[in-house]
Amino acid sequence: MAASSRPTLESVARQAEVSRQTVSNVLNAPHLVRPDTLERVQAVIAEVGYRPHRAARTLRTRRSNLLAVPMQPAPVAGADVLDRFLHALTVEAQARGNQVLLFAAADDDAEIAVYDELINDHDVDAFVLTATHIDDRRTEWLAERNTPFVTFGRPWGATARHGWVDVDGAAGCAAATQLMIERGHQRIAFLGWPDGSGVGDDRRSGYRQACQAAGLSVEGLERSVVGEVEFGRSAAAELLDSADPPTAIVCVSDTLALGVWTELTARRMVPGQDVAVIGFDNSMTASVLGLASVAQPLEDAAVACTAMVDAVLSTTEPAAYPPEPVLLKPHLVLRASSGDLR
Amino acid sequence: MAASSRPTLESVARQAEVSRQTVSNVLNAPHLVRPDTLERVQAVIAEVGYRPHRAARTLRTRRSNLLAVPMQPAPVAGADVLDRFLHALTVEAQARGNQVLLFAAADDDAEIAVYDELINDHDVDAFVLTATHIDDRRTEWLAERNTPFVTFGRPWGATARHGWVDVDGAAGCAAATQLMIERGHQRIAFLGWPDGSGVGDDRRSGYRQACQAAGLSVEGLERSVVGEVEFGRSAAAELLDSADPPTAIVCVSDTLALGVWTELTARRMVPGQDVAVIGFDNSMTASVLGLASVAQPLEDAAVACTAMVDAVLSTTEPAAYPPEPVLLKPHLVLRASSGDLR
DNA sequence: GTGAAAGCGCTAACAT
DNA sequence: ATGTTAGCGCTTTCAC
Repeated sequence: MAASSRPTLESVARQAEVSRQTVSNVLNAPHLVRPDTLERVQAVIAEVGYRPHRAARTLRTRRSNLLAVPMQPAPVAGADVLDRFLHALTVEAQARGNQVLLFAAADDDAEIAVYDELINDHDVDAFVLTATHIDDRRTEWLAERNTPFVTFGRPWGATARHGWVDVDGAAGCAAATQLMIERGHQRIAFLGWPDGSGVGDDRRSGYRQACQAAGLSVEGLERSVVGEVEFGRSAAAELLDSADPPTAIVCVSDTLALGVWTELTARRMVPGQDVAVIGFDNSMTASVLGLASVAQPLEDAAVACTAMVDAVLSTTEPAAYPPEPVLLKPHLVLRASSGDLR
Repeated sequence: MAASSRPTLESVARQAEVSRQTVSNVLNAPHLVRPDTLERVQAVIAEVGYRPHRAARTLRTRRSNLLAVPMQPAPVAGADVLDRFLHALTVEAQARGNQVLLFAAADDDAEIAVYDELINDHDVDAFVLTATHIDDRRTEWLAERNTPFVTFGRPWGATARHGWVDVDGAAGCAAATQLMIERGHQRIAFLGWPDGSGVGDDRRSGYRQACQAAGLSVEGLERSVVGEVEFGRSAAAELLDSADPPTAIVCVSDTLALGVWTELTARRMVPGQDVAVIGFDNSMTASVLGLASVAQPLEDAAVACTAMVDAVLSTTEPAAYPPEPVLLKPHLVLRASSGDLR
């Protein structure tokens, strides 16, 4: 029998024959407690399975152990990447005693409108933003108000007023290009996004660097299209029909690589045999099609983000802000389309 | 000047010249308040931008307005579907004044271990579970403890002790098969999962029903494989090499349909022209490849789930429990592979 | 190092 | 219909 009601701090205090305050200290400032008292109280805590009540703690301390994360407005390109990141972030946050609180917003302005509510009503400790872009008003807003936050994605085109974690797209595309060069390719094309997207420009720069380092010309080998498969496909057709067609095509995204793949297949050409193709993001589509791709270390990114958030939250010195950014190296996932598996 | 500190209920009460309790009633039980008082208090609330503090309210009421949702342990088949559902759920919950609290767990047992913490420490109001399966211990656990929850997915093989929302996979596959029949196909194959997965069995039954209703034999036209592309591909090869090959193939998933697609392409056959193919889930892969698919109404499912949660939470009569399940009809997304676009 | 008192912002119970 | 009182469970003073 016995209506099993939740143990409170007070019940622990009574049973351990100390004051409530001592129990609180055992939890939050154990160094203040004499070893034997500490042990006795901890024993009781373990015995009764006591855990502090979050709302009570939040009410008092104004800290919720909640990380607010925006759920992106759906099928953006790379939604799939963000979801894997979100999963890793949930795992990591939980490992550090935090939880992820999701919120939705149609665009940046709508998102900002939710911030105030999250901060004041929910006492969220920090935000983790994804999909940063040029002129991101969200980071401005948060930085101005000294709200702790970290972005997964660089502050494109702005000086960093906040901590960030990102994946080195230039290095990824350089490695992909480099691999093609090592395999003997001389004419390597790049299928990218139009100038002005931070992510796209960054990735293209890696391709250019690798070509330049190897003394290869990129003349006539770059195409920029918006990120839809059909456009990737027609750009691939154009490249393949040119006077001196490429033998390898590095793509800014798996979506565009899929366009190339589709065009090759339609021409009865085999990706990886006739023309090598490599995409970016290691999406599920890439893995099922045997499309080589640049993979982002999303678990590492999540670890870095949660660690950085904790660092920001525990820092009192303004001199330590913003924290040192983290730029992670992606790795190549070779598959049939890169030409390694025959 | 003016340290803009958050308005409290008390400050509203003072300014409106009523007691705190009246302000509380304006918020939570407006019918108890005289119209003119109501209006006056509401005016003050709007003026100062007052919003109740969640932690304080939670501490008092033991309700958090939080919906706990497990983040599935990553790349399961249909991860993509669950993510779209999660997005819709976040939007819907928010529209009803709730938030989604994410948590991670490696498997069912680990998940159950987190429940207690979520319930007792966080006072989550309810759970929304996804990826239900046969012998789901999670639903057992929650039902036994009378924890409010709803599943997106039927209680496969068990009597429903809880509310659920699901998509009618049988109807989806029946519609897909029906479409093939209407287009004149006589030999329609089904690529499914091995017996024993609730979802797979359900979808196959729709295929069988449609064939039977049209007087078509399914003899030698069914294959079951685990959900990987390569297996789908070899099963497709087997079907195509048989004495009397199918002219249309309905698949239990986009992944398997992709296997068929790959095999057809390798044989220089055109999906939708030489052999019709239709998948299930309307994944991003399907949309980019022009693969016809059965689409789940995920927004509707999210709406139904949040509505059902609210219903469960506001119900006091045990007679009304469990609530009436919701079974949604999927719809066909026709693309090149279904043979409609030539 | 430990204890006592006060109070975070809100709502339930009761009184009027 | 409105006000008064008490207290949710915790941590922050401040004594000792």
